[in-house]
Amino acid sequence: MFTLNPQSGIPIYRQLAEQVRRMVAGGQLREGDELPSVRELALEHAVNPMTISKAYSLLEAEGVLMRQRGKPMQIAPQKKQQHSQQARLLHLRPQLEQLVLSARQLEITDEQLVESLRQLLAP
Amino acid sequence: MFTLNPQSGIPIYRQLAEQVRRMVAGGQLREGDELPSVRELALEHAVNPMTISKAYSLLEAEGVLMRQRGKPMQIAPQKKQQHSQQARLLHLRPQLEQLVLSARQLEITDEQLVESLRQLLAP
Amino acid sequence: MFTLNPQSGIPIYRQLAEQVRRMVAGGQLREGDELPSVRELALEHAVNPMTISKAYSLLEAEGVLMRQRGKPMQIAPQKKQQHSQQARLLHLRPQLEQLVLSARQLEITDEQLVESLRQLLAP
Amino acid sequence: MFTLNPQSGIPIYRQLAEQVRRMVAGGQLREGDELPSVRELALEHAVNPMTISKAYSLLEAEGVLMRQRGKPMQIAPQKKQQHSQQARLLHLRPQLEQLVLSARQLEITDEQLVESLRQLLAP
DNA sequence: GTGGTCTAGACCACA
DNA sequence: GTGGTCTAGACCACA
Repeated sequence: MFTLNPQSGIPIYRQLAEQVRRMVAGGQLREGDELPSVRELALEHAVNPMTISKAYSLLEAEGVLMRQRGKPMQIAPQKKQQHSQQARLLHLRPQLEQLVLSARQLEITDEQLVESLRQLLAP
Repeated sequence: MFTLNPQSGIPIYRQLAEQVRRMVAGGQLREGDELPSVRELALEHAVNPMTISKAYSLLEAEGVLMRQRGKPMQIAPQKKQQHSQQARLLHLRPQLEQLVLSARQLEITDEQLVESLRQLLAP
Repeated sequence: MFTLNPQSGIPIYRQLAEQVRRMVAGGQLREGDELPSVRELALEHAVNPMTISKAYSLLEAEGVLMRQRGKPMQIAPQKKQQHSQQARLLHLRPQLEQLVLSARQLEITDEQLVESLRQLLAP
Repeated sequence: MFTLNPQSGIPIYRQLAEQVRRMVAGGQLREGDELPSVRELALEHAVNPMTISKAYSLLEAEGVLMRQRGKPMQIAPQKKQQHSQQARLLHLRPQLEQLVLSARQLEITDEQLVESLRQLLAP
């Protein structure tokens, strides 16, 4: 369900939080949907439970998640327009910009870049 | 010359190191080229000199940079094939994969993704 | 456990790193053994934690130490032949050569030199 | 005449100064003897003249060298007892102690250590 | 001018 | 508890 990479330099709790945000924005996670328990996720990704817990707390503070005593974390009701295509594309912007910067530093042409993306999507 | 983002979660010295690596792989920085001095970069990016220094040391340990006493850091001679297009595209892979993952979590279609990239590149 | 001398002109972090290397080569530190924490060593030698940390990072980059999040630094598995007597004597060579050079500049005879070493070792 | 090693971590000017001190203590350099010029030494060891100059100034401040306008640096008159065997052996002490420490960290036995020294002296 | 070392101290990520 | 990152600032070695 989630992809966590301890090598990337980005704190794990941030990676997790960002992925939840994206799946909410994308509509894959909707109001009322339940998330895996802290322990479950921790086990699955061989990570300390406190790390998962920190991500959940962060998302709760942001209003993305709701906590109910004794129940799994749930997706909170989202503000309107959250799921509009525009909103979702906006989410992707920083990564796209970062990608373009990288490509230019690598002297990869725009065509090559688009082509590489295409190939990765292909199969 | 470099783009450093203190918010990104990735340590600044790692961001800098990665960008130097890319510009070397891309051929924008070549053997013998001198990098800005530690102090210069530190001032420019409002960052502590030691942070820059740490990136330089890392790159020296990797063999990307050479140090000559009292002189600015220089690009070291690179191994062959370093600049081949394949090598450069390989550099971009992790970011591309990360982008695709994000897009899928956002339920952005492949066409929309390619289209977004196109628009960003456009003019 | 370690002897650090701030006056010697050799950077403290390098002194520490070299002593760890030696104790690994000598077999006093073995795969899996844990090193004192950064803070502990820093306190003990009245030195800044970052100085210790720098030595540890250097040794990790060399493959002498392993890092596990939240845990003390551990000795990494060493390449074979690392502990052979020959390997260990090789480690000592530069110091022996330096000693002989010094003795000759001091016009100390070879017999006197060996005798001095003997006396220091005696009891 | 001198052996300078830029890799050793010990500042070059300190290495040079220490070697002059030893040759004075050992009697190879005596009152009135002239040292090579700053330029000469700098050229010979591919080192910046200021580095040599710094060593000479240090030794002058210590009273080991004398400077006379327009003349090469000379060895200054030394205090008595400077050349006694005891004084010369005392000079060697720190290095001997350092060597023994290293040997013990390498788990090299006392016999092996003495034997290694012997072999190095042999030819 | 260049980079290197070290300190004192704050705050972070993770177990 | 562990190590990592970063800052502000002093001083050193060398060109």
